[in-house]
Amino acid sequence: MENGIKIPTSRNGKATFKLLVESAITTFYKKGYSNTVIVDITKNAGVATGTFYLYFANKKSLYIYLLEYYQHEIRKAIAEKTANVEGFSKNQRIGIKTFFQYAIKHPEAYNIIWESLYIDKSLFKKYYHDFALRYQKGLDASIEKGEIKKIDSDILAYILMGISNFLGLKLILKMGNRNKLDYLVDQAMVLIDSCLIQE
Amino acid sequence: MENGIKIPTSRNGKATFKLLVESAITTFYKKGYSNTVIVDITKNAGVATGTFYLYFANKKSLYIYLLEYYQHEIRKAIAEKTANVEGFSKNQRIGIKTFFQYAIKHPEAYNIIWESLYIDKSLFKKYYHDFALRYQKGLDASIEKGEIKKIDSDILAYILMGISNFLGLKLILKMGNRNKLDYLVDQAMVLIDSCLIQE
DNA sequence: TCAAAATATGAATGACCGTTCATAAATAAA
DNA sequence: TTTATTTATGAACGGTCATTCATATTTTGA
Repeated sequence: MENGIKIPTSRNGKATFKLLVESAITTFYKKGYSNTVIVDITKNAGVATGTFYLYFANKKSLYIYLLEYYQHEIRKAIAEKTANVEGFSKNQRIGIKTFFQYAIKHPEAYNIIWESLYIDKSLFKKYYHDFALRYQKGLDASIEKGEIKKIDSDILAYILMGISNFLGLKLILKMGNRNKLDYLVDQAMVLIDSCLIQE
Repeated sequence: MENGIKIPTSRNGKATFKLLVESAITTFYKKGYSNTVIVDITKNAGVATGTFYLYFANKKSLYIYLLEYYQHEIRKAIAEKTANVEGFSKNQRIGIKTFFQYAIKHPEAYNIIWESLYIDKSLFKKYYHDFALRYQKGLDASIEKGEIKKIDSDILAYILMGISNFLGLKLILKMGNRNKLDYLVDQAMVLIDSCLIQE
């Protein structure tokens, strides 16, 4: 409510809410946030225009809802897959691979997340700052254990995010050659291991 | 003309053209491409609305002009600074440092370049694909000379672009701690050298 | 069973904006 | 000097879109 979102209580309301969210995801992906108009979302969802305002104060509220949704989903996917994995290298490998898999399955996620830079720069900063802090925690633990060399983990977090994000982009936009998921993961890990692993 | 741009011939025309371009840069940076309307650009440039259409077919033509302008400027800056530098490591260091310096001096460049993803995805692909191809050439030469290890230079180009871009972003958006230019360059080079240099 | 709350509709309002165009001033060419 | 070209103006047109609201239906809870 204060955040511009009204969560429905009834079964029908929940179904309509979900239709609107899913419609927004596909429309934002196809036309971009700015070129998407409210009727695009409602028409595609099969509801009347006014219904939109039952659940969302405006387009930006819905956008922020989506951004938080993807943040949560991506973290969950990586956390689940790496939960029982031991060691820095294997952890990184599974983490990066999961990130790539998520990007391939949800290519709209990239668009929606990066678009925050143009909707509200503070949302972009917050998204990657939060991600970096979590990454950093894991890195510090690995440094503590002596698994990897002692390197500024703040900077290292951004370096690793940069690698994953640009390779992920190359993968889903098919830029350059050799865009096989496993091959990209292997190549990235060869590099990461060779500069970080403490022998 | 065919590209939606009419280059003026007279001194006055050239001055007006420049005013419009500079106004567009600051307005796009402040409000984003989509939220910028033509009168924002003309008013800020101090000319009448119709004057815009003397030089640009529409907003997108002007945007593409800016994107090509920055592409050219950034390449030129890096090419000039690395022209007489010998060896992979020093070359990388100067290249990355020049990129950071450019980003600090022209923080609007990031916004304008990345926004292409939402204006016309093919522009974004082309921008980074071209950049990657140039990077790759240099990397292949270094591999040939035996300066660095034999690694897929297509992938390595995207990895290095990812590192520069995310650290550059951290730098200009002041995310995390320790955002001193030289410190970031040093840290990035410690990593890059340690995984690539052929001893 | 019945009043209150939640959900749904879509026409109407009012604001905004891209683009055109008739007109005119300045500059260049002859 | 005279004519053609370039440059400049800003009101006006036509279209789009966010948001509201009167009305109606469905669901919930007592």
